[in-house]
Amino acid sequence: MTSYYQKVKEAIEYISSHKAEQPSVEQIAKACSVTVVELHSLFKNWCGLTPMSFLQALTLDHARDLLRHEATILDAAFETGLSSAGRLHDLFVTHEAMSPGEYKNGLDMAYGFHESPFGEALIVTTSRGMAGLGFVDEGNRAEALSDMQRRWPKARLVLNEIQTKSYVERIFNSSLWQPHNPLKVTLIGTDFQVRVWESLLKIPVGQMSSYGAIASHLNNPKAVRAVGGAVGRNPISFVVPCHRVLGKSGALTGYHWGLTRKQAMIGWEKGKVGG
DNA sequence: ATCGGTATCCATC
DNA sequence: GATGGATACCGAT
Repeated sequence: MTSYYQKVKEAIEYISSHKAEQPSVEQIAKACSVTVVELHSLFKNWCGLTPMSFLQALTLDHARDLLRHEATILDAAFETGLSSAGRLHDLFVTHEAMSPGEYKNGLDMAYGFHESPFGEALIVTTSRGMAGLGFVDEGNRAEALSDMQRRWPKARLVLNEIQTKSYVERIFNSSLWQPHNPLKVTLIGTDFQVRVWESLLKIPVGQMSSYGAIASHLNNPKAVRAVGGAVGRNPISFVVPCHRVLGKSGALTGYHWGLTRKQAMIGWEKGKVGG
């Protein structure tokens, strides 16, 4: 499940830059210099979908479909009693918030790099749980690391891949998503940011929400753009599923680690949820 | 379907 | 009190 991402990325990039021409599987395969059979098995192995149904997960139509009942999504999650310590996520995340004041003296954090279905991942943990998950692009680990350091300037980051390794498998292997032994996460941010990130944890896998719906959910329907800002500053990619937030039209709008990766996550999850 | 301009308004610094 | 968006909307192509 690891090194497939390079080819997947190529395919997604080809699809998005040629979407006007509705490319066929043959064309996509050719553009990625693989055979149709190879492309097929690549996608099957990576996310469980055929290239065609993966492609379908990336269309505006599909996004709009999922957004149709977005208003109920967050509230439904709330009603099922997921509001506090219980299941907040498909990954069974429990979280703890830490305000900027609480880490003013800095915090010891461990970091490590590990393969993931979306390229090489950077994991950052504290003794109280995982605090960050980012991605390496073009093999530039230093940049990925300083992106994290910039978020918590006073944190003392120490390489410790033994500590971070255990997280990776659990996070990206959906068959290990079990309620016992939940994944512990530390949300470090302002009060508003933490409330936004908590809302993100309520969006079920394979579902989508929009900036507006989250603002309304927080009883602050006009804070749409403020929500956008907070979503964009989410330090724990994938686990806090900011990739499930789209514009009201279904457009992707943005992603800190690149729109291609956002598309990859959406398609991958469609495979996991059985689309 | 896309593109560009603009109204709006909240959290941050 | 200034700033700046991972917005939303509208009108033109």
